[in-house]
Amino acid sequence: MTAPKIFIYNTLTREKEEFVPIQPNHLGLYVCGPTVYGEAHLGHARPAITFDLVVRFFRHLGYKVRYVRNITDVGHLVDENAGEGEDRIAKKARIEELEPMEVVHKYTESYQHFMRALNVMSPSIEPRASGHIIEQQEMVRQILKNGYAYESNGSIYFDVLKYNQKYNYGKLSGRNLEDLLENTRALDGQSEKHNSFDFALWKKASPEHIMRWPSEWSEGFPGWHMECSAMSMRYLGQTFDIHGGGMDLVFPHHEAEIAQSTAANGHEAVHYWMHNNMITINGQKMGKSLGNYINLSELFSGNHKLLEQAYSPMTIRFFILMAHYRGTLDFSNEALQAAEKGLDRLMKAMQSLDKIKISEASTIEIKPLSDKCYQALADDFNSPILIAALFEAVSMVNNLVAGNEKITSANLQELKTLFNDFVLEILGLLPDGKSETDGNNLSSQLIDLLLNMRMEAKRNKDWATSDKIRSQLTAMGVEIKDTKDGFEWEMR
RNA sequence: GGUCUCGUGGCCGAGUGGCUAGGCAUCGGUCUGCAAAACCGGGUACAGCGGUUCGAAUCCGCUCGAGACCUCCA
Repeated sequence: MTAPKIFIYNTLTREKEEFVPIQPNHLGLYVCGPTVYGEAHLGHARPAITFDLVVRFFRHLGYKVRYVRNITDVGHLVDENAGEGEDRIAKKARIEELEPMEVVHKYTESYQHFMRALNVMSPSIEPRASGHIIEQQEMVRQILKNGYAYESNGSIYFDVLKYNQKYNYGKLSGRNLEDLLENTRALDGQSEKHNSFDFALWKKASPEHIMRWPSEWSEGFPGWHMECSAMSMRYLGQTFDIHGGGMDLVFPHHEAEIAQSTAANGHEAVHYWMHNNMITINGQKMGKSLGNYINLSELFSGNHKLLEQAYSPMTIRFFILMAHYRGTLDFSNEALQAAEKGLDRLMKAMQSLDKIKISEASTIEIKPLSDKCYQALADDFNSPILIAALFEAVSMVNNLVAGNEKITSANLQELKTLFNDFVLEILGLLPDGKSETDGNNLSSQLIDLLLNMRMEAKRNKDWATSDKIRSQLTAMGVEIKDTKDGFEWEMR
């Protein structure tokens, strides 16, 4: 397969653009990671899985990918305008009676644990804001030197007005300064900022603020947009291919990043901006600040008032991949259950591949289907289209097993490759460990024994006995499927 | 208030000018001692109104409805 042309929807231009890497066959990707002050929730899963798909697809196509996803472990103020507001990590530390760094450590590990459960590949580099204070300070210096920032009472602020004279502040989010001026409260007379839309590059720490580092301006901490600009530059260079994150970060976070990079380096850093949409619950965004979020641990255990049952990590993964990343995805038990069943059917078909008997000639073609799969992903990572194509393959497999279609050895190999590549490698769906039909342990041997006895009863037309075995095994959670010449079973 | 997005069959969710999306549910049939599984098939949707066009879910306008961002959030 020659590599297809990849088209990516670029938030900057609001158009799908052909992807042209800076270096052929290399991809530099930066994605905004979580602020680690709480349990990972369903919302965190979406960008992680979205960009996991991107990385997996590029790697499959032979790209060398450097994937940087940061951990934000420097607290941002709850209310920046209030100035003296408590930061989120410090607040959590106080509530849980922990050191801020204990909070950060705990939730970083938790996040990584849940991402592994979702089979999200670890990024190439997972840098922390607290470990890159020097890089951030250096970038602040550069911006100051270039005249796009000013000092005010020990803090450094980005001069948006000045920047906008030469560049365009608001180009990513489609805003202009006049609107911003009108729509921000003009009522903070003792603000250190020249204008309400200026943002902090370095913030002087109040006496009680715990996370603080020395600098020539003050003891303080970096402003909340600095880390991504500084760390992406450090690991991916002054320009790189793709920057991703949730749509809620477009403004102000990514807008500020563009301004910072441009002010420091004289040019923008990012070629393609990608943003995943939100997960909604009853049509409303699921978010920490709205208090309507569901933790991943709750999802996996079913322990939440909105959940009718537990959902496996792979069900969650499949659920997210069944929708295109740029659309909102509405949470409901019904939708999740549909995803669970669909995934089950997909995985069963994969297992059935080994049961297919080879023929001299094929009555089916694999190539068109395979092309469809590549085209789907090449068109802005359209995973729902890919999944639709994979269900065509499922139907193919089932028909082959049933003997309705025929396939040659070579074509069967193609079909197996298709499933392996797209289901396992690219979509990253793992066979669930739910059905332990390995036949090695005692209980599966006992089940086999009982079902063999049932077969015998059936041969003797002793329906009473055969149905009794079936109904009791079913009650124990063993699902029995009779086949032409025997039986299959699995644990429910 | 400003900027923007969206409204698809019972549910989820693709599609952007003419050609079956797909999944789940449901109904009918095949297979089966019965069932399950599997297979085959059915329903034929595009918020409303108007316009452009030979032709619109798809383009334009208006109306209604929902949501996002403008403060931290994935």
